[in-house]
Amino acid sequence: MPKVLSAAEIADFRERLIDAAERLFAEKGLEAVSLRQLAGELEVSPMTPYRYFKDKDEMLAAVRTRGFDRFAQALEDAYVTPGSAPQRATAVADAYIRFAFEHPAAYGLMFDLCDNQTGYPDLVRASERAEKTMTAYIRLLIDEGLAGGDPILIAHAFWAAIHGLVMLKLSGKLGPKIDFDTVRGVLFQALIRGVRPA
Amino acid sequence: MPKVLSAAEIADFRERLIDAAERLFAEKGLEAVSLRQLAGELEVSPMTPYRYFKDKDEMLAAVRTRGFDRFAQALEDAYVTPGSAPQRATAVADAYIRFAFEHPAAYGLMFDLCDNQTGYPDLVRASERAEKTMTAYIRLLIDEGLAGGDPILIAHAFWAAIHGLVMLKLSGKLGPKIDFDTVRGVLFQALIRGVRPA
DNA sequence: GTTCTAATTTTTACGATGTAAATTTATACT
DNA sequence: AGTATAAATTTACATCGTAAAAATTAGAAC
Repeated sequence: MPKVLSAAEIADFRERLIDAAERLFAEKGLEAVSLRQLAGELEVSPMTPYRYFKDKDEMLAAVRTRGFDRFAQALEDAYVTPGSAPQRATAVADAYIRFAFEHPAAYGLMFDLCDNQTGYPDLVRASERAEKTMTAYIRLLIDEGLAGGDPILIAHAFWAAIHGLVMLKLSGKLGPKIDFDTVRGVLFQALIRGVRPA
Repeated sequence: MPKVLSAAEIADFRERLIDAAERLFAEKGLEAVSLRQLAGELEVSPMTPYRYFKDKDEMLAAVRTRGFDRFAQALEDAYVTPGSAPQRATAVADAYIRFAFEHPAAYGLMFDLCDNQTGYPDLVRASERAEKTMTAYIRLLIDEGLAGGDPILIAHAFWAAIHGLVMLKLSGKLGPKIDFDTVRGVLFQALIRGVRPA
């Protein structure tokens, strides 16, 4: 009987390929990454990746999944920061923005259009994991009496605001005249004021 | 001496090619559109477009430019709607969102990452035209005493919020459980309250 | 009206990509 | 050792962006 790849070997190869993909994405952008190049990075023949990923879409889904898990971890680490509710909420929002700017390629991959995340349950799990903390930190504010309303709705409102601001910055739409942190201050100030119970 | 293309002929060909590109983008997505296919749509040989566009990037810039001009027109039409300042501001925001959902491909092309808009002055002009109305409708609110602060900063805060919400919806991140208009209501309510002078 | 000339268009060509199919290689069991 | 067969590689094909060569064509000059 022939050699059979163990689950560990398969997982290991996939990890190494995703490593290379992350590296190439960060360096040269999404467009510049091909399965053939990734095979080259692993010093393996061009078609070998197809034994470990059904197609490019599945490989991209794996990269996105890892991105979401890293992102979720960053948010969770910020969430358990000791301090008051507003301090912890600020820490989570800061972590969100810091992640986006430290890993713009990963953030873009995770949140750009062209989704196709249906059919990749692990991607869905990772993405929901990240959303969980984004709702939890809003609940802190509500529990403290600093916000009133449906935590899920408010969380999505905050998410939209942060996401939009980050995307505008990442796509260069803010220009050089508009300071990110200043807009951010105005936006958050308004949202926090606007969400306070009457 | 040989035939020489008139400016009108060049403009006409470019228009027709951009028409086809818009149509194909809307139908089959960004990935599925190639200069060769567009040539096919115009019943012309595959390389002919290169006489009218330096390369694919320049063609994409032209499509984005038209998108921004249409978008700006939609905002301007809403802006001149008769009514109170809040009514007109609402009309502009509505027009923004309606455009994004009626032309998701165009919106994505305009606002997704992968910009390269440097070097395409007409694109910059069209994009600035759209931004102008987005600031103007905020000024209406300020003049009415409904908002206080720097109009440019506030406009960018509103822009980020709308853009983020639209992008979350377009990329399927809101899921089926979260109603767009409900989140939108919460977000706008909070922003408008939060931006009111003390 | 024929011929010439240069702009326009088409054809051809090259490297790269995603991926399917055929082929080769290597290993575990008899 | 020999063989079945999973894994890996090689080959192949359609498509892409685009450069270069070849063919076409429309007006100027005669």
